[in-house]
Amino acid sequence: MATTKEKIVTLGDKLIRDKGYNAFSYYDIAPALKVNNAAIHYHFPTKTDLGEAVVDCHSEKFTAFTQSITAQSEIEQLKSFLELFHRISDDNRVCLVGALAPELPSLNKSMRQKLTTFVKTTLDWLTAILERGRKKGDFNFSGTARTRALMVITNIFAWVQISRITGEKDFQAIKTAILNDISR
Amino acid sequence: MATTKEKIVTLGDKLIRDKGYNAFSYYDIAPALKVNNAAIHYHFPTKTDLGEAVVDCHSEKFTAFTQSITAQSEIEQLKSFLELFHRISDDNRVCLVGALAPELPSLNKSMRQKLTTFVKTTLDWLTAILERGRKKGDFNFSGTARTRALMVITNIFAWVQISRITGEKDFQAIKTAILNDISR
DNA sequence: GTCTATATTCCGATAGAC
DNA sequence: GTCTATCGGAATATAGAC
Repeated sequence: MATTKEKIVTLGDKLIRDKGYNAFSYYDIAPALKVNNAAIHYHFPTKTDLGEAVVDCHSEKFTAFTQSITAQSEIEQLKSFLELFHRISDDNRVCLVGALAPELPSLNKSMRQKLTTFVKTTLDWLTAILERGRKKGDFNFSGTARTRALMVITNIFAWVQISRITGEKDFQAIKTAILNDISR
Repeated sequence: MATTKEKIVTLGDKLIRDKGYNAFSYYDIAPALKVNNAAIHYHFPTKTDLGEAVVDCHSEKFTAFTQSITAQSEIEQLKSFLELFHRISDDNRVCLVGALAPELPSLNKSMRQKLTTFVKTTLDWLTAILERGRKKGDFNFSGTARTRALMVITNIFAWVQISRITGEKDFQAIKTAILNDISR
């Protein structure tokens, strides 16, 4: 059973990834959770506090995610990572970084810092996966693993945003192309 | 000499791509252009009217851009296209679609429709460039031209967002990788 | 076409009772 | 920890003079 505080973070996350940080308000949360506006302020005194909690939540979930799949091969780990975005796209939302990056100058310093750490953690993890997979001969690509990690992540990252506009839902074609690009 | 109306659109565009549609207000524009808040409402009665004008402006500029480079080879046209995003990244902003997609549900129907048309126009143009270049033997990639256009556009599209967070400004590595991926 | 002044709505936030 | 009630500020928008 989730606590009210946890429910607020979960819903706040959904709202941010649905219409953005600046577009949602406490009045989107209160009726949905059947609590009062003031109750949300009890748990998160300022909107920024809630925003930071949402980013923290993603950091924790990502760590749990990567640890849960360490036994998989590099190819399987990459596929599992791509699946995360598949689910985001099915939800008709965008990823947290994609939601916040365009609003960056309107966010406070602490939120920006947490976001930066989260992005770096994600990129480092993906870079390491690609590097290890290449050493084993499972992946084959030119250039640095870092650049390739950026290529892969930008593909799925932007896909969820663009598919939202075009209405196109064929994630499979992108996934196949991504995997094909690193297995020449 | 630009009219006040044109200046408002230009600044509105910059503001949207700096901090998002919902984060900017008419009070960001009035002092900067040394006109009154009410003057902006004279030209654009509602904020949505301004938003639509910004999207229209991008559509017109994109058409002018593609027509200005029809004499170039497909490779050169692609490079010119990538340069557009290079400039956006140097400005520390994001592209219009990247700014609006995460806020989509908070935008009115007319703005969403204009945005959809703009995205489809861009994708169709890039798809055609890749298809023609492949027929001539200048490009070499597997899969459909459409999917490849999506791969290219997502690479630069998301790069400008991510580089904003990481502070990384090495656009060259991405450009090289993009061109390399379609010239095997 | 731009101004002053103001209406109105919404949102983030707080005080104080239970 | 949640409630009622409310403050204060910001943002969209309008009325009417120049």
